[in-house]
Amino acid sequence: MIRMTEPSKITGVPDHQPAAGGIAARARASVGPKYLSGLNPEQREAVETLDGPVLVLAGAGTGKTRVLTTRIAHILSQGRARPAEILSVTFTNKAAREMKHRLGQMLGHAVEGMPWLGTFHSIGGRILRAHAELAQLKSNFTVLDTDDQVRLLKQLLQADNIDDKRWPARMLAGLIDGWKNRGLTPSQVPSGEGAVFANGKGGKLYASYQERLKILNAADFGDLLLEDIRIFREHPDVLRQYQQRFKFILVDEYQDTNVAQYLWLRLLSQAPSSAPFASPRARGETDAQSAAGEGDSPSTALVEAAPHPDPLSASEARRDPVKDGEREQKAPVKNICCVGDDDQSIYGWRGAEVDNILRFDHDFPGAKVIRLERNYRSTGHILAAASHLIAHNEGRLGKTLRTEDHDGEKVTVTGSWDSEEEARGIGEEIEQIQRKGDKLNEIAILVRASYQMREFEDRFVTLGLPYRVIGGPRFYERAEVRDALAYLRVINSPADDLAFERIVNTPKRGLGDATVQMLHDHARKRRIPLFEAARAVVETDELKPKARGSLRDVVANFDRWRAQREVTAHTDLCQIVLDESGYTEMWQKDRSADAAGRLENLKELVRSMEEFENLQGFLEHISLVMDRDSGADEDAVSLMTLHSAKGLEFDNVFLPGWEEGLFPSQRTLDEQGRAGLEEERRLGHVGITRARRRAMIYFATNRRIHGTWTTTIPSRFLDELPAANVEITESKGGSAWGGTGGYGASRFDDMEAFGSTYSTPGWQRAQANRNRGGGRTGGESGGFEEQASTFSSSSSSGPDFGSFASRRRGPMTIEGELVAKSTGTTSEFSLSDRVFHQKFGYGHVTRIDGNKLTIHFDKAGEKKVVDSFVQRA
DNA sequence: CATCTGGTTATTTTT
DNA sequence: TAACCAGATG
Repeated sequence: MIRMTEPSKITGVPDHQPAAGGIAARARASVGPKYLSGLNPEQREAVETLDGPVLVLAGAGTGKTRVLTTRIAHILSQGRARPAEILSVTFTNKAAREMKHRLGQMLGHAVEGMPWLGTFHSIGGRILRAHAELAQLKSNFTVLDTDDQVRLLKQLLQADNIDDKRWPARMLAGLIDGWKNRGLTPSQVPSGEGAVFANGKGGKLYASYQERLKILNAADFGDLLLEDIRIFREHPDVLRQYQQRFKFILVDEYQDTNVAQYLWLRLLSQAPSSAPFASPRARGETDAQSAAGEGDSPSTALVEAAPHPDPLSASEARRDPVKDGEREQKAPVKNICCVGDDDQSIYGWRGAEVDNILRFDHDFPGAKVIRLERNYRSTGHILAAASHLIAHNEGRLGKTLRTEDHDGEKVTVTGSWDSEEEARGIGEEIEQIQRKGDKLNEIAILVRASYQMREFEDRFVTLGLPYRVIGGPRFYERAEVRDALAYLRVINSPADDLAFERIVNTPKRGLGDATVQMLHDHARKRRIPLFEAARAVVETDELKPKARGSLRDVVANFDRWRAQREVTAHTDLCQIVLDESGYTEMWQKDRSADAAGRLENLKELVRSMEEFENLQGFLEHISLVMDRDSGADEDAVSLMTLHSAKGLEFDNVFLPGWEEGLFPSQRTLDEQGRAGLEEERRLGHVGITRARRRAMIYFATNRRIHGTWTTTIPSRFLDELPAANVEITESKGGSAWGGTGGYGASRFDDMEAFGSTYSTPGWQRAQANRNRGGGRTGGESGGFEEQASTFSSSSSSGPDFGSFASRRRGPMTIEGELVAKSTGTTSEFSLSDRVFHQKFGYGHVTRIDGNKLTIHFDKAGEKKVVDSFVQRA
């Protein structure tokens, strides 16, 4: 029940209710709300501590989302705020959806009354639309994604005669993104940093990029927050309006926030009664270095008073003058609750500031820090292994995860000769799990880099094992979706030059670079959008008849579609546009492997439009909320990167590729040094803690990198695992198709050949195990967690190689979409049959071996495939 | 204007 | 190795 009590008494400064208040609240709570029952004491405290800033350090699997949603339910049922007075932000749409869903379940009714529950960007965008004119935009501005961004920058570089080979637009986009992440407008970029691009032109380009955005009536993702911040600073009245509205603020995954998000939150979380916020400081030239070293005294004092002596991120944080300046503002803060886990901060490379969470109690004075350390997910061994690994990090707040679950199985570490054997071994292990009756949905393979996936995909295709790739290109990033959207954008806003340019010649209509260049000249001369330029040019004879005719058709088409817009439902309009423009036809005629999928995506796009009122509404939200919840209905193994595994859990988790250079990634080590190493370690921690029952780590001695076989050494992280909770197993899958009889012939034998050159503890451990708990190879790094001799060697019973054909085959999915359904029929193929495979395209059968076909694909070459995955072409 | 070819370059990803 | 892009060619 939501009572609409006037929550007048809480608008003030933090008042941590002493015992009496707490008990009263508890007494009230124990009567009605059943949502509080079942919470452990820490969770309950996190839910019930409503006043003042609260940081909830929620370790993996400790019920973070539950606390967040219960807290909202609690606020509502206590009558402390109405739904529209609660701001709760997440990073991903998925997380936002999940919260809405669970809140709906908890409150027993839909959560339509929570208008301010969403991602940073969608809420930032919403605020920006409401005050667009203060940012020189119209409220119907377009949100540009990375692709548009880069194309726009490319144009700017060309206009400035900058060699975009030496200074790629992508790089500039990255820089600008970084600046925006740090809350820096063009004038605030430290001059030294702006100069690194194109011999000093970086800063200027950023400025002209922003100008172009205004002309195009567009904003990029960064602007959705940065422009808010600027508006808040320049218009205290606007800021106060939001400060007054939001009685409570909740933030999910706080460890992932960047500086801009921090500033945004900080501004909104100040009590509205506080003095108007300082107008933008004239600190344009303040340099990072000066702030770090000899900045103004408050800043320095603040830095030195930092509660956690964190050598890693300290320098990072201090280099940012705006941030430090902001941190000085110690205005009263209202009720903000941030939930996060510093041990799961894995997006530093994307601008996330671990420091935000490490310094929370400093930024929000009087903050209450609550640790959730009881893990409800994993077994004892898994938790111990993960905890032990992460304990090697220095820059952390420190938590001790505990579980009341039994120890379960030890985490296994398996060495393989090469990555192919690794894939085979994992494939066999999966089949064994499957035979035991476990669901494939409860199995995940988590890799460090996406190129590792290929080997598994190939293996699963041959085995006929259904799998699903999670992550990868987002739906709205796909070329066909973006093309379709571009058509709609041009209809909606004729001034959208980027969209127009994208589709003038898609499908091919003989309007190439020359024509487009001409239109550009025209447009610039007359200061009109490209579309209008096209309309004008068609009337002249500047173009060759062929191009002129095509262009005239394009203009006429758009005019017609715009007219139809008034009388046609937007979904129908989209279908009409796709058909009449020849776009659908273009893909229908395309014979490549993914054409069918693209057409499917277009259908999906039209379907997804139904959720919106009209074209305008659809376009406003599409770039912000368009993601696809991977249809997880089918039982399939999940294949994804460690990064995209965050927040998920599985009974069985495979962690292949634990080798130096790959994991931890050499590049991260080179670029970020020790901070990078710690982030990689957190990644390992995230990986292990995804497992409920079994975590299985693998490393290979040889791996193909950029096409060449490279010998690798086991990851240092292996050495950081606690011996008592880990078991080294022998590699399985030493043979597969060949069926050499000797299954599991350990290839550690082969490793010995390389042995003498390696002395890392991890390798030593592997060696030690191989020698049956015996002799430890001496090495310079010995003594580092060296307990190898306590390891037990196990030889689990071997996989049954004979059961191939009896293996059940299910539908296979790629990127969450169904790739192929088992035909169910006894499809018989003959030699040289022309066939089609969803992943490999067209080809012909060259060999038949039961239900296993060898097919020579036109593009992909020779592959072995199970017959149900191909169809007659 | 479209297609072909060779040179280049290789994380992690959300919005 | 393979995928992508820019410039040269047809």
